[in-house]
Amino acid sequence: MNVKIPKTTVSRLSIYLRALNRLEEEVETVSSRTLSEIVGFTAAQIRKDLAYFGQFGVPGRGYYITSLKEGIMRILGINKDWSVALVGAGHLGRALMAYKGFKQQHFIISAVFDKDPEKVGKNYLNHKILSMDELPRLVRERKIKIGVVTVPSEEAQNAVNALVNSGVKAILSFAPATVNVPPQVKLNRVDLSIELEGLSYFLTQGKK
Amino acid sequence: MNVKIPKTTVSRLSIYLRALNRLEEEVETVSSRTLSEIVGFTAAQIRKDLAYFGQFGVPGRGYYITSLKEGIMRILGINKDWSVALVGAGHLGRALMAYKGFKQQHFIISAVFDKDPEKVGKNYLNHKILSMDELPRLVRERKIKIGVVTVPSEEAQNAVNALVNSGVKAILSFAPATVNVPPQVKLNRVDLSIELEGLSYFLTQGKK
DNA sequence: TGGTGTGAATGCCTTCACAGCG
DNA sequence: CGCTGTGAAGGCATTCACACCA
Repeated sequence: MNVKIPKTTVSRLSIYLRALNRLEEEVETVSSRTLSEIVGFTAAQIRKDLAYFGQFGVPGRGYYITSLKEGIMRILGINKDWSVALVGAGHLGRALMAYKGFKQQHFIISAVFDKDPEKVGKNYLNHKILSMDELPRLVRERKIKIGVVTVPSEEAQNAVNALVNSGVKAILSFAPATVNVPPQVKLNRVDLSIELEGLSYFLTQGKK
Repeated sequence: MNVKIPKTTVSRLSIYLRALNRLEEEVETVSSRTLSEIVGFTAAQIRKDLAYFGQFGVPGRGYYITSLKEGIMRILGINKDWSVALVGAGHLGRALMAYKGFKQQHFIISAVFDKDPEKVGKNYLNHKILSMDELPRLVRERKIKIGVVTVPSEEAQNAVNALVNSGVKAILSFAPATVNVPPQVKLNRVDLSIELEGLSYFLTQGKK
């Protein structure tokens, strides 16, 4: 188990998992071929991806969905709940509070923080908004490892700093800004306009 | 100009653009080296990326920010405004309506649709919510090429179909579901829990 | 027979290193 | 001298093709 695993492989595992959740209700096993038609990657790729992590499949039959699902969840580390701290209770933050997909994938928004004194103390979607002063204590007490940042660009670095200083190990940022983190902290960014820019490039340059 | 351009290159262009917007206020030129420190890719990569599209830089000086910015915008196709149709006026949809980054990058939410009769006719954040019945007419009239889907998973395929049938050429979907589009239509997906799953994998498997 | 797991081959992207220009 | 643009080399990731297993 000492081979390097492509990071592209990891990102596909989540997608297989989604498909398996649906398939599980209908059938017991699935072949790499039929799974490939659902998720859109080649069958060879799916087999190779799964083989990195051990022997999941049965020759002649395919993969037993339930056990494959559990295997993937264990690999991804979502076989147990993760507590998440959310910083920024604006529109996007509230959208994430309302987003059902999180809980399904074992991500629990454990605490929500905002800088705005107007918002602190209020309740949005069953989450009480807390002051930034309480962030260090709560992150430590609840052993929160993941932070989600949904503040305006100008505030992004401050929010990230507060999280990192309190011991968070991974951050997902939605701010369209470059932020810096120490090397041992993992930072992922989702930038909504970048997604659209990819589309406009496709439309102007044409398919190729 | 007949070489193939890596799609990874295209996705980085947007990031350069962000950095240039900030830099433009302070300096006139920037070298690939200093830009690399801001965006986090190597200097060689930046030079190679830009070289795919022509001679932007000046040896000994670097890149003139204003003209490089314009060049990238032209390449990405965001030198003019894009009209976008938004389907789904739930929390996430409203977050996108409020998101200032869109307008800055020349994406204008031109029409917002929802299936829920309760919402139709109401105004959210200066956008009047329209019935799905009006979608085909408006998409055609306004020549909308890009659709954004922020409906629940069960409705995602319906929303996508409505957009595709009305002539939309590219779609950005936020629904955590596999949806099908005809091959000439470009589909990008953003899945919020997949982003978090990447982080939990990092935390459980450790750095490598 | 049907379908996995996997070396080997291919293709794509990144990094290196340096010629050449301002 | 500093910095770009770019062939060449190297490193990842995907696809192919087939031995082997239920």
